[in-house]
Amino acid sequence: MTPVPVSRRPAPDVARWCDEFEATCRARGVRVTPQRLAVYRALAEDLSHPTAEAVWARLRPRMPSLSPATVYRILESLDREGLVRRVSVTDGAGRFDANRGPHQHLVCRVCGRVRDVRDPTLTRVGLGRDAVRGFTVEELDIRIVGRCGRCRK
Amino acid sequence: MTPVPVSRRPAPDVARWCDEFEATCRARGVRVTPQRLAVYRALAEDLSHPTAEAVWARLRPRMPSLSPATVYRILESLDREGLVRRVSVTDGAGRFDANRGPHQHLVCRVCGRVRDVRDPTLTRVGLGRDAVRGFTVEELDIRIVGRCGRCRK
DNA sequence: TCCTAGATGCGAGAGATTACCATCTGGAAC
DNA sequence: GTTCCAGATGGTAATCTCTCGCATCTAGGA
Repeated sequence: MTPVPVSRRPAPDVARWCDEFEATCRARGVRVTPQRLAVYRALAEDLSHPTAEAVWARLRPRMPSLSPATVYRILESLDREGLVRRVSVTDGAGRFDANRGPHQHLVCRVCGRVRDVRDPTLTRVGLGRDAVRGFTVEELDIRIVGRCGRCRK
Repeated sequence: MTPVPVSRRPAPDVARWCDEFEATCRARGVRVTPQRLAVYRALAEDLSHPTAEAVWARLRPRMPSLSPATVYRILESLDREGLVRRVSVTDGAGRFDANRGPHQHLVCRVCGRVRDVRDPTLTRVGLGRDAVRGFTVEELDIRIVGRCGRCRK
C-alpha cells in the first residue's frame, strides 16, 4: 500500500529507547510532555534521518494541533541535551538521528539519503594531540559522501 | 557569534592557486569571468572559511556591481566542479574552503570559528569494504567539534 | 487541588539561498 | 577585428528553513 517503504527501526529497540528516554528526562528533571515523547518516538522509529518538517508531517495525523515550531524547538533542545544528534548534511534542512552510539553517516550526494554505518577503523580513530592544541574536542563527526547503489549509473 | 577575524593565506600560495584555478577552468572549457576569478581569489586568500555573504562583502568595494546571487552561484558551481569545498558546520550559513588537500576541520561550537588541521591519524584513515557495500565513496568529511582556546572558560 | 516554571500554538519575521528573466559577455568561428 | 550565442551576470521576487514574541496551557512538585 505504501508507495515508498519507510525504513523502520525494530519495534523492540524503539520501545526500549523510548523507555530510556523518558527515564533520562525524569532523572534530569526535564519535563515529559506528549509532544516530546511523540517527537522522540517518531525519530527513534525512523532510520531515514528525517528533517524536523518530516517528523512534524508524520505526527500531524495523530496530533493535529502539533505546531511545527514545537517540533523544531524539541529537536533543538534534545540535541543540546545530547538525547538525539543533529546530522550534518551540509545543504538544505537539518536532519536528526536518535542513534547516539558511535557511528558514521553515508550521505548520497545525488538523492540525499543518509544511512548509518559502523566502520571499526573509523570508530577506533583517535586524535593526535598536536593537531588539536588549544582545542577541546567534544565530538568527532564523520561524513562519508558519495553515491548510493540506487544513484550509481 | 563574534565576528571572525580575517587570517590570510601566504600571497605566493594564493598566486599559485589562482593560476592553477584559471588553467583548470580553461582546460575544462569553463568560462573564465572577472567575477569567478575574484570570488576564487577572495576565498583562496581567506583562511577563515567565509560564508558566501562574507565573500561578497569583501569584494563589494572593488566590484560594486557584483551581485550576491552571483557569488552564491559561483561558489555553488565551484563546489560542484570540485574546485572549492563546502564546509559542513551544520547550523547557519554555508561556509567555503579553497583548500582541497586532505585535511579536517576544527569547529568551535561557541564562536563558530573553523580551522583547518591535518591529523595524520585521520588523514590515513581507510574505509572497511563492508561498511560501504553498494556505496561509491567520493569524499571523507571529518569535522572535529569542540571549543577553541579562546572560548574555553 | 493549587501554583508556577516551563512548554506549547500560532503568526510574524529573519536569514540564507534559489528562481526568474532581461541583459551582457567570453571566447570560438569567421 | 567583428560577429555570434551559449552561458554568465544583476536585480529582484520568491522560497525554504527555521526563530521569535507572546498569549495560553500544563506537568508535576507543594
